[in-house]
Amino acid sequence: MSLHSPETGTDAAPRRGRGRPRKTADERDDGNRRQDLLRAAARLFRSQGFAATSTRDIAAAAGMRSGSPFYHFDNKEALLAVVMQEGMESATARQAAAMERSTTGLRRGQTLSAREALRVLVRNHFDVLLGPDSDFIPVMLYEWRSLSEAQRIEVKRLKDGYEAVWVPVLQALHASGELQGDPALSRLMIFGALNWSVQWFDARRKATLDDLTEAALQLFLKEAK
Amino acid sequence: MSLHSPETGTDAAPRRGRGRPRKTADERDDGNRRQDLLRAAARLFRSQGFAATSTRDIAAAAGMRSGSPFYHFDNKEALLAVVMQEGMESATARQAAAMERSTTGLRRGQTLSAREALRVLVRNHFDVLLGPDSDFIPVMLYEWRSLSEAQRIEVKRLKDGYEAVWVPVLQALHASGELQGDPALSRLMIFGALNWSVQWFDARRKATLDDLTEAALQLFLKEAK
DNA sequence: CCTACCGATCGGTAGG
DNA sequence: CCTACCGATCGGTAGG
Repeated sequence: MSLHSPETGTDAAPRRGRGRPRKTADERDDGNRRQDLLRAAARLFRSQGFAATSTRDIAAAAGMRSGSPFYHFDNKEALLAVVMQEGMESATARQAAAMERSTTGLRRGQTLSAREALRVLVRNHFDVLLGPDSDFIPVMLYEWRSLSEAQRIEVKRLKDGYEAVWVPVLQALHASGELQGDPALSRLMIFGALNWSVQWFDARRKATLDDLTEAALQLFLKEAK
Repeated sequence: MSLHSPETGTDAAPRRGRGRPRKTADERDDGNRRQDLLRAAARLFRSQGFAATSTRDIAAAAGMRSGSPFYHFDNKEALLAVVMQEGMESATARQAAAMERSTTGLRRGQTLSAREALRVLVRNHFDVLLGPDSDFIPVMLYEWRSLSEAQRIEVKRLKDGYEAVWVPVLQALHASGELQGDPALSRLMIFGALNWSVQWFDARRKATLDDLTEAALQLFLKEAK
């Protein structure tokens, strides 16, 4: 919802006289105008794609004029890179918190089984992909090619950190026979199965994120031997 | 590889005198100039995305001048839609042929097990996604949102036809206990696992499409009860 | 299928 | 952060 009427024709519409309405106190700076831009960019990049989204669209969605995003970001690509970086940092923090919660809930001496650990990771991943405020990670997944080479390296580093938590869990499941086949290929296919949900999941339908988690575990895991 | 030097500045460069070189006999019409455009478009849409690919890029890749694609297609969107439609028709035909081959190879009275049928479908799907001439289907998978509503309906119809072959196979595997959990969710996740390979598969690495097929079956299937 | 072109839009900037 | 603007590029077309 833009606060302004759309800019018609060139954005140098005369509009003399009393001019645009002043912004009220709580929409002025606050230091979070940059965050507003990032959220608007994430939403538009997700729904329309990076190349199909103009910086004017983003500005309007954040209640700014067409040139203003460039006060906060060097260029359009930098906006994309920051969306991905903040998304990955937030996702990694949420993942760590979810694992932490599950571990501290255990009785002394007890450890989280690999199966339960995978459930926590999968459930959190669905939340990151499909829950509230979930535009950032889908953008990272589906706009990879729009990054410059240097940006790709940085985002890949964050992505590797996120996935690293999964590796020992999948190895333990492989060792127990609950997961079969090459664990590296398994990991890629599991992420594929989960990440693809961005394409088809509809929150208005009946399936919940818990349902998806259960279906995923049933699909991937064998009984322990 | 364009036959022409790039058009510099406006595409109304003077270039008087002897003009551009005549095209030799075997690059002239043939009736397959349209196919050249489709192949070029599929390749560029896959690697750069629809919105980031200009109709000039496509024309150049097919050895044409900037206005010529519009002799063959009404507009850029129509090009995308035809890429997807031809891709789906070809994939469905190849899938039917693969199933046919596997069935006729059997001795009289024998039937293809559901497990073997799934192997054939998965292996063919990897070929469609990652084999030679495999640009069309990835474009369909990842440029869905660039279609108009009417085009989406038509492409969805073709996609449903392709997926319909999988449904009884997955149901049989569910009935035998080899596949667990809701078969509809299983199908979506299996396609996700396979389709995601477009993002990471590198033909120069060691894993073959047979390896991927084997890994997929090991990941999804339990032992028959 | 090419030539020559148009109107619209886009990313980005200087100066305030 | 806005105003006013620029050069480049884009999809598409008329006429041959």
